[in-house]
Amino acid sequence: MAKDFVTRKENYSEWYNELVVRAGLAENSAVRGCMVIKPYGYAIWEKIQRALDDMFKETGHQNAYFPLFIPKSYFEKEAEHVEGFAKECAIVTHHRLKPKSDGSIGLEPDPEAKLEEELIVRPTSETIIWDTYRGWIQSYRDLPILCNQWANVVRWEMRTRMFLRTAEFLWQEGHTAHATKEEAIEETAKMLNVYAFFAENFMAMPVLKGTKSPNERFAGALDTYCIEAMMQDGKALQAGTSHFLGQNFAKAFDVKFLSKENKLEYVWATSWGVSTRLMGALIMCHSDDNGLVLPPKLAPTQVVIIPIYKTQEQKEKVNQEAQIIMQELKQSGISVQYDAREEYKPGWKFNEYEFKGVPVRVTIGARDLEQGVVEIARRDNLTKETLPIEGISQKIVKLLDDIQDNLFTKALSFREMGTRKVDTWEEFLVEIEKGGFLLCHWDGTPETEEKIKELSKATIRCIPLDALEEEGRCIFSGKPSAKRVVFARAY
RNA sequence: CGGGGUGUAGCGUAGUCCGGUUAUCGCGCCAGUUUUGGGAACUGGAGGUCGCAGGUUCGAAUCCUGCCACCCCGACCA
Repeated sequence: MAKDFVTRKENYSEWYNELVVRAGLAENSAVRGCMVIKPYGYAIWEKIQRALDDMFKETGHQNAYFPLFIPKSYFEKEAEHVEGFAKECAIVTHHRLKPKSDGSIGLEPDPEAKLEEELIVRPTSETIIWDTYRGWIQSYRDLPILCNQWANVVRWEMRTRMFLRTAEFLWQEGHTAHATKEEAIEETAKMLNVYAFFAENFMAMPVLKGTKSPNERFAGALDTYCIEAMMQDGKALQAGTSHFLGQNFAKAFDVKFLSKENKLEYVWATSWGVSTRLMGALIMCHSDDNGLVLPPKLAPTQVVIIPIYKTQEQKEKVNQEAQIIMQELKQSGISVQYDAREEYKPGWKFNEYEFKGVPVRVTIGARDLEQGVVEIARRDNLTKETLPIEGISQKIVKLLDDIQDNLFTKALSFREMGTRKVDTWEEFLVEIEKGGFLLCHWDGTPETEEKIKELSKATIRCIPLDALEEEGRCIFSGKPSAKRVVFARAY
């Protein structure tokens, strides 16, 4: 175990906080609720961005950028949307500071510079985007519009945790406009699938695809689709959402188009997003009591090479061999780092890279070279083996794939073990304490979900898209239900 | 916004009840020597408005008053 590092079992949330800081991912900033994402953490985010952005382009989307500030009046136009976000908005009221009027040291807003209309720092961009789209759309020929933006947003949260919930966070938000309801729904589903594919194939994190219950739906959406993952403490984490917005925003912002039949109709909308919260998901899905564990596809450094030598002559030989292996790996598209620093001992480096979650470590020692071998250690299961240098780069390429697969398999079996059917309320109250996902019948009413939340702190994470039709009775009310939904405590 | 807690070096802390030399210890940092196959050892060194502002006192990290910040627990949430 890493030195002075709390275990998951001892205190899961402390383990998480410590890990984020000690692995160099992020730290708290001077501003309450806001974090500094450090270079190592940001490098992971950049890999996430790159992979997703490629997929967005692949599915026909283009990036654009909309303003950080939203006029308050825009915000007021969609009733449910206001209702959902008003409580957590940062507001800009002035555009100038002046020395304090009482003569004391410091600055205060200049009353002369009060804004005519106050500006909201975007908590999400639907309103300004739909106000803009109105000008872009006249006929069906202007549709669909498939835009995405990478941006920061602000939601003034009461309680924050690094990556999982911060007052400011980074994300992407896709906003699309369509001529028909069917096409918009298809887009919503398509992007949900992109998210699910990314989560499973890049993050090695299995996710459930489903829709949200009315209580958990995005403010202003007709339907919210989501991917839900299970963390190692058994809690659920919403990792991405895709919303079918119907014509709500088109109506609020008067966005109409002339159809082929020459009829004026409201445009159909979707929006979808994932945020730096994915970083939290990634951390909590795979990491262990020795620190971070990263899937090879998102690790900034996939392979680290550590030299061991005593004499100057040995050092040169080891360096030489390391350069060759490094070149081979680079040619195979592997990101590799050679840590030849002399101020740290090899043992220290082993622990350091282990804590940072580097998937594969190659140790090249003077003794190894005499036998033409190197030591390969994998982070996911902490095993080591000694392999011939001959053909080592191909072996490592293969090993990285194995690690990626193993992480997914491990996470999947963890989730499966933590998922069970529950049919009575008594059993529910006992089982929910143990964590994990509970598959239960629900009568479909917000009142029942609300009551269950109040009594157990569990919510409906999603109504799985692939839920089987099955006659049953609601776990709480006993009323008839046609399928099981997923209950869990959530982040 | 309620309830609880904490502010002493980059980090973690002792000292605070009961005021009194130069504010303790560990990690980290700097220099040097020996080391290097799982977090090296020794020697020397640098680093402090004791959260802020007042007050009591010959004397305040310590006592009093006010303020500020942060953390934890609840209500809200991607």
